[in-house]
Amino acid sequence: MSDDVTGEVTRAARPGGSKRVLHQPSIKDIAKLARVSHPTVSRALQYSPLVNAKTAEKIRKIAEESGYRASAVARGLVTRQTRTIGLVVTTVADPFTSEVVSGIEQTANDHGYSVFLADSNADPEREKRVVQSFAERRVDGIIVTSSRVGALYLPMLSQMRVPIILVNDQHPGAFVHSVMICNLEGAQAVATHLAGLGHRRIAYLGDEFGYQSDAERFAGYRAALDAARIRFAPELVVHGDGKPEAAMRAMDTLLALRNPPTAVCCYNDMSALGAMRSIRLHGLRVPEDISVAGFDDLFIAAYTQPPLTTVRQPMRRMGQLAMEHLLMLISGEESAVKIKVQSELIVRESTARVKLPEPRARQALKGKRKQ
Amino acid sequence: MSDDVTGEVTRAARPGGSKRVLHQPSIKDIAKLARVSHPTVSRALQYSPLVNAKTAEKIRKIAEESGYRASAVARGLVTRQTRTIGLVVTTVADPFTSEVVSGIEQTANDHGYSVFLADSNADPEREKRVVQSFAERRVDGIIVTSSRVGALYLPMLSQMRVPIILVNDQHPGAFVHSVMICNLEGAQAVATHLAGLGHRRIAYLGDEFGYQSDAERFAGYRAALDAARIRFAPELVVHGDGKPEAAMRAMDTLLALRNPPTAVCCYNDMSALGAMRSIRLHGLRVPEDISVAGFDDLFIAAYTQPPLTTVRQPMRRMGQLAMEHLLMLISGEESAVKIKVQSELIVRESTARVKLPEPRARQALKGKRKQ
DNA sequence: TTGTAGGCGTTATCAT
DNA sequence: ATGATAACGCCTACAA
Repeated sequence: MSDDVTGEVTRAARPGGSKRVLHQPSIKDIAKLARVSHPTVSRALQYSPLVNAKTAEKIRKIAEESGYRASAVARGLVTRQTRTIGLVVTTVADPFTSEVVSGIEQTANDHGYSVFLADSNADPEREKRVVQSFAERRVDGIIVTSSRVGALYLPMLSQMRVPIILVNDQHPGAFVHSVMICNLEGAQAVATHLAGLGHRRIAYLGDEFGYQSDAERFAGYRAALDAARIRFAPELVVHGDGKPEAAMRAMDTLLALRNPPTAVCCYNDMSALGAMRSIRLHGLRVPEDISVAGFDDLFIAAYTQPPLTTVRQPMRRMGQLAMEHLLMLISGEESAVKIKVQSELIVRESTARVKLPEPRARQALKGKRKQ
Repeated sequence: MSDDVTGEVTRAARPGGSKRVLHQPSIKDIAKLARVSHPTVSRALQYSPLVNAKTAEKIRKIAEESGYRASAVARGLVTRQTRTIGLVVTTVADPFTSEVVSGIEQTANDHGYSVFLADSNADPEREKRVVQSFAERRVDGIIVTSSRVGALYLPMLSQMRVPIILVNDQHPGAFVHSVMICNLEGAQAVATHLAGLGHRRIAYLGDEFGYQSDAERFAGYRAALDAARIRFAPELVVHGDGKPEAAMRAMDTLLALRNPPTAVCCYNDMSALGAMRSIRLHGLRVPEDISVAGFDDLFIAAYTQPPLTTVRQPMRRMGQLAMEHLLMLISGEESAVKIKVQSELIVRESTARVKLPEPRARQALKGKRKQ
């Protein structure tokens, strides 16, 4: 035990007092106690109408009293259905992911399913291993959230004989079932909001390059710019990695520009956190000097200073949808392949009307104004 | 499908092209292909020395090629070990919990264990249900994090024949194995830090009343006050519920005091978030007017404005410890019951030297000063 | 309405 | 070094 840890010397008394671990009663034990055959017990416990009401009652009472719990593993062996699903995430320790996971778990539970959680840690090797372990565990279905290595092991996934759903997939393949947010529309909404506030120099602080959702959000940003007749300025596009640290550096770059932006659309709320920090460290204020917008509407977005304007993703609901959809596929129903859910612009206080340009700058602009 | 959701009409092509779901090869299929008996296949796949190196090699190749994956459910049935553990959390969608979960999952995975995640949503009924489902699934062990309903179903837990570990338990029973943070020392450290900054009116913004960790942190706060010879003022103790909303209201109460505090020790970072928001809404500044400290050192603590002074809990490490400990119990080793892990004070910018009292107030104080 | 027999896919225990 | 056989605990025929 290392030195950051202390173990008390106290020993645990075995609950129940006995050292011997008695093993769980089996269906046969119950049958013996109830003086019936074990199939009868099985039927009684499943409320089959084929069993006499009184004996059924008696059996259930005995089962209850002896703390009998039918073994899901034995049942799974014979029914070839485990009523479990495998859930692969890049990391649970991420506010977005954990909301989705929560929605999935809740729904699964409501339908009698248990979920195996596997954290791939964005490591392809690990991701492969966990998917294999899911295969061995004979899960009835698999959900993968915001996988970045999807392309790598998608063939492997499809080799498995179970339905698979991707949530916010980053490498959409044609045949894959998925639940996604309307990235384009969401990003377009924020950018339009910013343009409506009079901003003309609007930056896009993206995710690592090459991912689907980043591409779509960027497209939304471009679309909004076009609609507002704002000329696209390539130097206003920078990339982070979806986390605050990298976003800070990206924002630093923007602020070092000769003509820095007056507003920034961030790939997500985490990036916005980093952007705001960078801005403050440069002695500027949000939103007075620069407006900042995020994406996701994480729980904390309402508690940043200033509270963050962002695009809400119904994360928990997306998890729920993914699970419900998976349940359908498991029960053999065909259904839509791509489920898209609506996003919603949430305006808080991190975005504001653009400051009037400095007198000199205004002069300079005058000549160029088109309308 | 409700109207926030769109389903594309595109249909998924079955991966592999075939509609029929072929079922997975069993060990007997492999045996047939390799012209050996199935036990031999079993041995070969487990690298048993009892099997001829060449045949073993051949068997493994065949298994590999046919995509054979041994069924963990069948194995579990005969070995009476599922190599799964059950993990109960009140909600995964909480930055503290999800870090712990991540640590647990990682460690479990490294040891060939899979984890069933169950979100009780702080609902005792639900919590009961998931624990029962764990029993049916024949998990080898159970970990429960920061349960608030522990007392309710602890008897039920101990009825199960598997080892159980509690992480940051709120109702410590004598016999329970647990991993906990040094709450008292941590809280004492922040409060001492605040006193060292010259604060005399230090408030404690706690969790809901009646929980173990809250009580311990409060005790730490008291101890620090005593050590600094600050008289305890009951009106400076308020309660939230560990979340920002309630903390805001609690902070409102403190600010309404005739003589409000100059510093606040919050039960956790989430509460600190709410406290800071309340303070800003009152037109005051952190830390110039009031110092605020949290507890946990969530990821976001470094990105609040100002960055939050707090007490770090090694959350992921705690998860790891819990899992390692559980593994020991599973393998029959006796070991320490209570594992305590050290916390660490992280000083950032939300705490500062106390403002000098107003001249008049200073006057008034003068007479009372003891030393 | 109930009981008997068989099998799900493994591992374990014997023989050989 | 390998194979036959019997569990593990349940469910599903089918028979009674």
